[in-house]
Amino acid sequence: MKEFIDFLSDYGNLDQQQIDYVTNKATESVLLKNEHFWEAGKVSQYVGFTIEGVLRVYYYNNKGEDITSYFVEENHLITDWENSDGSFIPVANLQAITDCKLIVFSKQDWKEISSNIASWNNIIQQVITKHKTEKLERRGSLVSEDATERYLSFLQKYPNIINRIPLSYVASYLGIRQQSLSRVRKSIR
Amino acid sequence: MKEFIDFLSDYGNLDQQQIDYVTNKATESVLLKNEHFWEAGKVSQYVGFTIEGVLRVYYYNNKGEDITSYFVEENHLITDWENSDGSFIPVANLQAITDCKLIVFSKQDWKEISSNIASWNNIIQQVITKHKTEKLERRGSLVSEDATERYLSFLQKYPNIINRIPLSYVASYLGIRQQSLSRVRKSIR
DNA sequence: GAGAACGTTTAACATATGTGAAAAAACGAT
DNA sequence: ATCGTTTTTTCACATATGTTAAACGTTCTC
Repeated sequence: MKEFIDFLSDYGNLDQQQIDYVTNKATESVLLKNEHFWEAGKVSQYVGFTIEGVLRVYYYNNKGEDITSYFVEENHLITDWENSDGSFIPVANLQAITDCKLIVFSKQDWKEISSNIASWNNIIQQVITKHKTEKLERRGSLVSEDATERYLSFLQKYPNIINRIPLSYVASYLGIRQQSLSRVRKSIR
Repeated sequence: MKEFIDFLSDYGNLDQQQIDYVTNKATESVLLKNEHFWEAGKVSQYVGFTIEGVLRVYYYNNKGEDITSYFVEENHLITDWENSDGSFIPVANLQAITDCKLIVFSKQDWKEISSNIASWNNIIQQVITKHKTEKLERRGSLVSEDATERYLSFLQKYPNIINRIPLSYVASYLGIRQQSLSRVRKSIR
């Protein structure tokens, strides 16, 4: 739990009583490789925080291809958020790529926390905004780069995961074929 | 001003006194084609809201190419926000593509508003989150699509601007050359 | 430790997009 | 209307990436 409390303290202050209260609602939990934290179209029942492991967000495009759109690393809040149409149903899947250790809250407990701690919504809002900003910065430049540049950007922006996840997911994230990624990697060595 | 007040009312309620107060701080202003609302590296002095016209966000990549990363349409709040490194200095430029009619607030007045209207920060935070969500949805899929698919996505996601802006900006936004965009458009007719 | 399943690389060829230059079309000012 | 400017299209050729198939490597399971 310490990881999560430390994480929150970057965004707002909680006193000891509040920390105990939040800690009490939290469950430490494991998500095994390939298991899903949530699936597209299904209302999600939990809010999570990653302590260990890597996850990916993916969806199926209109050709039925599995497209990875983000990676989720350690120390990251996992919560659904409002889509631009106002709904809260996830449009993509969230799946563990490696075995993961998570802190999990039921939606009900989460709501209870937010009604009992006045600053909670504000803190979480800040976290979400920051996560979105990071996503935009990571993904934004890819489209105007060629395959080599995309891979190098990836290495810079996700420096800690290249050796822990299958390259097929990386290729998909970069919008190129795995064979092209292989070519790029060869040319760089 | 009505446009802006209507826009805000989607995110929170303001009473007549608050509306009058905000209206008082606002200036209606014009930004001519090719003029900048802000430039990369320079702290911005204003917050704006678009009533008429189209703007673009662009930056120069490491080859010196001018890359358009977003278009800004009518009824859109224009404000700098915290970068993921905590700074507030814009990393990109914001330029009018057509003559624009804007509502403008000085940063100082904007701060005053936010300290006098309790719900203000929350409202603006919601607006920013929504704008970011839209950006992610618009930009997200491009990288895994080919040139034709990118152009068709663009037409869907920005249905109102294709006839008002140079195609060179569209091509840059899509991550393809203008000649390729021309090919795509020909093949679609 | 053998076999299966999974992940990665390589190759030959097909296709899409980039490049550079020029023509054509649209737009603006006089 | 006309000229000059900007924008868009077209073309021939170069290059990058996709496609299909196979080989190679690694990890997991029994």
